[in-house]
Amino acid sequence: MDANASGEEYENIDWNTDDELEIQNIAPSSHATLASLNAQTVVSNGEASSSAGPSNSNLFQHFLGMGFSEQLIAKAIKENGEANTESILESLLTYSVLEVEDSPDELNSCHLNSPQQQQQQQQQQSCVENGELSSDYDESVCDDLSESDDSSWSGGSEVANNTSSLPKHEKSLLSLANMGYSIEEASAAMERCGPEASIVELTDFICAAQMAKTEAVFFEDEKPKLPLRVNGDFKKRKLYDLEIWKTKKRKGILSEEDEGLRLPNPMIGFGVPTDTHVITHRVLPDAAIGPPFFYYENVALAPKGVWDTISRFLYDVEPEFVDSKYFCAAARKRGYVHNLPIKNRFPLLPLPPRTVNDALPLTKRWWPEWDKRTKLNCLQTVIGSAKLTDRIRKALEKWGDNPPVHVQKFVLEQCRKWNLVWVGKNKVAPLEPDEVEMLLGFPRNHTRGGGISRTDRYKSLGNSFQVDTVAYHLSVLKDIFPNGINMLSLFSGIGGAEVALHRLGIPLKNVVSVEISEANRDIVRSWWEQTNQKGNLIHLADVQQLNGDRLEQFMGSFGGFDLIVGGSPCNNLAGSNRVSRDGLEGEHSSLFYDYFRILDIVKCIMNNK
DNA sequence: CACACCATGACGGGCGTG
DNA sequence: CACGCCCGTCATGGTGTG
Repeated sequence: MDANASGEEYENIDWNTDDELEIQNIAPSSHATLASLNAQTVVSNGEASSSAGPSNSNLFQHFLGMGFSEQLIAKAIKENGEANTESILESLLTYSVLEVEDSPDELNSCHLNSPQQQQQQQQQQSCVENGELSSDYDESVCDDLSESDDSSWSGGSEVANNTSSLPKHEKSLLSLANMGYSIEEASAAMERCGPEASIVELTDFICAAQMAKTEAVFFEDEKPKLPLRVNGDFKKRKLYDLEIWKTKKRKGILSEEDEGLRLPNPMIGFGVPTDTHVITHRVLPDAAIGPPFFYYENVALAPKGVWDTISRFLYDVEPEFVDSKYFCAAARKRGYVHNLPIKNRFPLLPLPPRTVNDALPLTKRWWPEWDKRTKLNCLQTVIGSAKLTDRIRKALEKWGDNPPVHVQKFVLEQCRKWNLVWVGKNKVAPLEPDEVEMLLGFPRNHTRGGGISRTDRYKSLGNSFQVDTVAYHLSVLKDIFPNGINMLSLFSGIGGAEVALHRLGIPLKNVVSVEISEANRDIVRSWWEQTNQKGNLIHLADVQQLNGDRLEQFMGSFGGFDLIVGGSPCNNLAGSNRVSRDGLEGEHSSLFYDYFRILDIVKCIMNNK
């Protein structure tokens, strides 16, 4: 019914309407609703105490009298404006349901130790250490969690009525589901704890499992973020989920189908320039529809469940998994979550060479017939050692032109593992930094000089985008923004997105770039100057310091962001990490949540103006 | 000598595929 | 089930600098 709004390929992109806000409030279709509310708090926090009070005190008193808390009322008024009393009430009711569902008493002990709160504590701590009082967002989240206003709201009596006829274990299942746990989690817990386990035991088990897996932060409140507006709807929804789950369980298709997204094979996403079978149509969830456009990237082969979480947070947009081996001579399997149109994409020209032979012609002469590689493996942050290439040379020299199979196998194994190429008779070598630059689509010497060490060059390059791949996805912006764009670039690294847009011929008007590494910032600044950019480049070091106030300042000065790009750290996701592949909650990779946080704030600000 | 910076090499396992 | 892949981390030693 609202397929026009969501599905029709942005044919009439008109995101700057003022009534977006109402639509967003009336038809929340995902967890984004709660998240938006949290972010909303940030935006309004500064004003709520100063401006929201006196001017509309009647309205305030009205809702106070109904038993809602000041905080919620401020939030609701800010979001709906003062005029529309009905939608304010709607929002207040929604908030109340959210909070009731959020913090059932039995779970309190779990909540205290949840990874989410630990993370928040860490964040707050780091804010304090930095001497920056930029933690208003974190505080607001904590407030929302701890300060449940449920004394003013009583709901949930329907459950008893609706479920009284169910068998005991299903009742428990439903209780857990109503607390916000997934049916799958609840079921697993019941299997482990036995049929007689109490709800408290079950929730403890789930919490323990969650912490052990250190997966899915925000787990406790992510399920309540699913469609719900009043208590009854939520219960019905869970009853419905239960039925679906029972059906699946009967059919025995639960374990495979319900867990995780499947990687496409071949990994070409919605299509690549050289493939004729290009998908040009998809339906985005309502909550994902901009502005702004967003583009998020990370490694495709992350631990199980990571992409489900990422996708859920990014408004339920399904990731587009693409291997850059279809764009250049090296593999690079990545997932991209974005709300860009996918029709009429075009590649950067000339198309880069797509075999090692073409990309590195000098290696052709030395490439043995028994090395069948035509593509390189993923370019990583470290390279093979001299000692290894020496061992390989010595191993080969003993055998002349036709080494025995076991030697071939050893050499090939090492070549694949370290991305070695043939540079002389019996000589293999790791790629030079400028070769990596070329393969990734950067200008030659992009990372060279300016004080960066060779080791750090490899590291910066290994952490970067493949420019042609990203440019192909971003190419649709050229027609939409003929006069250029304002971009927020998070975790910019060496500026893959900036380079991609520049090579597409899309003018960069204002770029706010957040990057922790000084060396990388220097690289981007040099590139910016060398390419005679006409726009403004604003550099920040720390995403955690980028709060609602700063964002409002930026957006106020040049009118909002058209695009938010970011590839958050993959350290704790990548397969090469033997030490701390901790998943999305890892020390570095949890910065994904900052991408989401910032995107959501910008989204709120854009939709309120 | 203390210190910062840089290069080097040893270190498996989860997960997807055929 | 065997195989192949993977935006990495850490300790250590060398080198340069004051």
